[in-house]
Amino acid sequence: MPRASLSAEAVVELACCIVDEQGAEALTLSAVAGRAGVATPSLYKHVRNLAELRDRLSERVLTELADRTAEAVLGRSGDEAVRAFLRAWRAYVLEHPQRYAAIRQDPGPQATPAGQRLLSISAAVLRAYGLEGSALIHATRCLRAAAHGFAVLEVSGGFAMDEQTGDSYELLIDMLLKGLDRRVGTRAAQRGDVVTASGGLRDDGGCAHCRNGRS
Amino acid sequence: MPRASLSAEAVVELACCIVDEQGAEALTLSAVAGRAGVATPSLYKHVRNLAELRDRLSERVLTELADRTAEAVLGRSGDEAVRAFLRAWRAYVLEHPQRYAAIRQDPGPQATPAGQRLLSISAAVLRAYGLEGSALIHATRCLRAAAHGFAVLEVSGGFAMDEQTGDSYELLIDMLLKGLDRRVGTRAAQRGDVVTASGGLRDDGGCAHCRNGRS
DNA sequence: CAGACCTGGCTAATGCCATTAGCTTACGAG
DNA sequence: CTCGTAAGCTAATGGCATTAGCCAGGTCTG
Repeated sequence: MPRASLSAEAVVELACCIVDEQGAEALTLSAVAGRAGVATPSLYKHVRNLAELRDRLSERVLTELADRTAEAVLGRSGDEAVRAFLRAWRAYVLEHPQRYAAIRQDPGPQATPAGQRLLSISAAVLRAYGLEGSALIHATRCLRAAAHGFAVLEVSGGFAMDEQTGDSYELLIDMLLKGLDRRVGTRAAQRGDVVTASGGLRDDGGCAHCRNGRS
Repeated sequence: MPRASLSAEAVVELACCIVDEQGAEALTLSAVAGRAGVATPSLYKHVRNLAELRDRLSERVLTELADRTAEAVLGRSGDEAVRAFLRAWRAYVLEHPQRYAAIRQDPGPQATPAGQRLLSISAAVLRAYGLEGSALIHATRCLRAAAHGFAVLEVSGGFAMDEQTGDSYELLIDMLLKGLDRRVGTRAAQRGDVVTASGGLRDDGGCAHCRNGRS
């Protein structure tokens, strides 16, 4: 394999930088090529087209988010795990707002491996509450909707900058926690049921209740 | 004013149809012109450019959403108002998924009149809970984040189609309601404190605590 | 060590789209 | 009837994605 100065990974990396600096709108093959010091058509040797580049970038960002949240919930359970999960989500978004905004919604983010992993982490975090079947699915969706909705609004300037958005987020977290069944959660947490190191449910590596890979 | 076969409103209307049928990506001046039976440059007599067209379309969609939610909460208060507000939000989104997805996030949706109105409606809905100052702002943000986040995920296929998303949404609503201070809410609701006809707070027409027009 | 081969890069070309400039004409006011 | 203006048109420019086909440098084989 000759002259491997560029690769698919490198292209995605450059794309990521562009998005971070200039926003998702600015992600163009020309821009990537320029930054790579290469002619635009050369990129087609590494990615099929712009759409695929966007998808790969999405996947990368989702992976980073999954990593961050997984790390945050390690060794925690119950309310503390939920708090850590949601806080880590927001922290990542605040660190890389443009990157987060560049996540593709079209193919359903949950159809990808990273999306699945994020889903597993949510499910694992909710483990201590003794939720099963559709109850677990519903609760997972609530967590995701809240985290994602807040992230989108905060990143897109939907909130005023001068009011404490952190406090708003804490309130949102509290609301979600109040809505989860605390009695069961406490009991489970007390018997030492913590999140596993993989960040996922130990036995199936994914959400067993997802009929088509999403939830 | 001669030959007024087209107008800014008509252009936005056509844009709206295109978005509904083919998604936000397909919104192009060429497409609008084609549908209007007119040459592309002619559109510049009615809209400044594509960006402005998108902004106008956003505003229109936000207005529709505000109308729908305002109508839904009329005459209700407390938990019932919150439920109606959130259900109306989702109902609108499900009726016009592409349209909702086309809302521009860039200029901060809340910087516009329609965004302000939607904000006022949220605030009015929370009125019965006796929230004031930043507490009201925080609660408003939670409602918006939850509604928007769920909407985005549902519309973008983030949820599996075959599991009851409606039930998930009801759970989310219940969580939010549990998180709002029920004691105050009940008391206020009992003294007949309902949302005003305009859908907004009667005395200021907007969120009095918004320092720069957002919250 | 020499040549084949494959891979990653290049140039040229096409086509779509947004946007600008400047011309033309229908319509309504006077 | 005339004139001004608004609304439409054609032509032209430039950015971008994408495809086709050419070229060279490394690698591997004989």
